Amino acid sequence: MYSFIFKSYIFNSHLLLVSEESQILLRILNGSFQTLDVIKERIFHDLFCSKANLDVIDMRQDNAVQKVNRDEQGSKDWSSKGNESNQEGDSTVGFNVLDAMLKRSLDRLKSMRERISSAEAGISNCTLEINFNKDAYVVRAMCLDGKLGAALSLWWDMIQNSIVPDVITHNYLINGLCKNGELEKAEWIVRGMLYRGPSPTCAAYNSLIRGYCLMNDVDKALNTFSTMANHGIIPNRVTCNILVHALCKKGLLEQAKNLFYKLLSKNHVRGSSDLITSTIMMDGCFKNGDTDQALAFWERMLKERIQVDKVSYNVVVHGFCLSHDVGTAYKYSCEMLKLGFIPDVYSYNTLVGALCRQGKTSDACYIYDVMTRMGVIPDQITYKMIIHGLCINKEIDRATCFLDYMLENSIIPEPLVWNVIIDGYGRCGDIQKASYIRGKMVAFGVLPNIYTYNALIYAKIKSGNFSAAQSLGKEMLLYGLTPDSVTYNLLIGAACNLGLLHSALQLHDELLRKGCHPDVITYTELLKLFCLQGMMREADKLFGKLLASGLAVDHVPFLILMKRYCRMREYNKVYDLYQQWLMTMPR
DNA sequence: CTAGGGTTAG
Repeated sequence: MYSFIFKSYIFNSHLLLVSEESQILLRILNGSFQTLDVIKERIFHDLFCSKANLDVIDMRQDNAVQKVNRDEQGSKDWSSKGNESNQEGDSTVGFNVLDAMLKRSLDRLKSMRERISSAEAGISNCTLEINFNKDAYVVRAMCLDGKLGAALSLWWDMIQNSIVPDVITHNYLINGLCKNGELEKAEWIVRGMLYRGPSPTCAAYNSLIRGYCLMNDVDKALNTFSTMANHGIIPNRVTCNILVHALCKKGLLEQAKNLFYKLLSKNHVRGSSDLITSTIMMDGCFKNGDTDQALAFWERMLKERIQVDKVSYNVVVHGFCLSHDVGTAYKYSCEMLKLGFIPDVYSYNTLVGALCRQGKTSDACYIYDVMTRMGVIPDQITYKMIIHGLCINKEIDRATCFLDYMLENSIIPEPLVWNVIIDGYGRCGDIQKASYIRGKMVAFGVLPNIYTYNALIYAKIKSGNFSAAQSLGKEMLLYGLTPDSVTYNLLIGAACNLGLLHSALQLHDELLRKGCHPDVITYTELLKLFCLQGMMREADKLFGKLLASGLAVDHVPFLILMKRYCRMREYNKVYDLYQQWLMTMPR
């Protein structure tokens, strides 16, 4: 019998009780248990030594009492085991007294259960249930693994079998769904919890709030925030951190600050949580361009003797990089180092990124060397920034070296990285190397995308091979890629420059048929062509279409037409165009 | 045990 009692005692935090009456009863039972503290520990120990006790215990309906009777057998072993090392007599007396107490309680429980059952007939046959089941752990693991469909169906199976998982398992599910953007399902689970239990906790609501923030729906997040209050759940620091972060990201610094101070006034405990909120605020200020405000938060942290950490230093370093003050950023990096914080991949990437953006690729490569020597492993982001920076600086061969480092370290770059190098070689007119990289990309299992093809088409055109460019345009269709306006603009532009009127018009026609939208570049290229060919009627017509299209028109089409009409000495036309051009300018 | 802060961006 005691084995049953103590199993339920240990798991009583997982007990699901729908009715108030049964909760009262549980409290009575718990009261009895408290007198058993002496032997509790030993039985607790036994419980954890015996795997068999981890099975589901079914306490439903009449089973409850039967179960107790069945377990009575086993309890003898338990108590005798216990007696080996403890005062023999005391325990036995204790058991006898408690036997009586508990039996009385259980009889009352039985009658209460019957009344509850008849009252809730059909609604709930899982009123009293121990929510301990190894399936719950499978649900958790599936959630962490991102297998939410499977997790949901297993959870549903459990519910159907009247086994209600504990609140933490529910939180795993809710959190997984929220991270996946499946907010409706998460909300549905929370509603179910409100109805059948276990009651949702702060963590569940925090997951929902974060989920809405990730969907960029701060209003919904704030709604959930008040729903939570309506259910009597007090938000904690995590709640506030999520909301402060979201408000900062939206640029609502004032609202974020208000929430920040509200949080501080409510809670006087200083510690790591305050550090996180302050770091979020500081980061928000830096990103919204308010360096002074950010530094004010930094100073406040130092004044309040909040122990700053690596992350807050990284935020400051990044903040100065954002305000184009790499010198000061570097100073803070050194300060951080002096204080004994070991820079991590974030610290180095921040500096590498800032240096690349300034075109200081040699310095960026130097930082790369330092980080590898310090044993910090460069990641995708490090390589991406360096390769991009080098390609912008036309140091394509050096960029290719970094691509090789990546491959040597079994990091397969995303298409963007390959595309940047292919584009770099193409722009330098090195079609061989561009094609070689594309071949390597395919060999590593990375599929070329529309950017790859546009870069290759550009390369072909640049090297004067229009027909090769055209066949690339056909080839991409085989891979299921649809040419976009950039592709057509490249090809139309090339055709125009070669004076291939027919090809250009054909391509333009194809563009329209494919449902692509011609942009200013398309119009400008064709306009140039018509002017070169002296087809002024078509040129005027096209120009009218461009102005009517609602596209933002720059000066180039005006200049092309005006130049042409100048040469034709049609100065009235030139003047008209000039007036029209003035009209398009912002006053 | 579950929830919260920092690096990139054709």
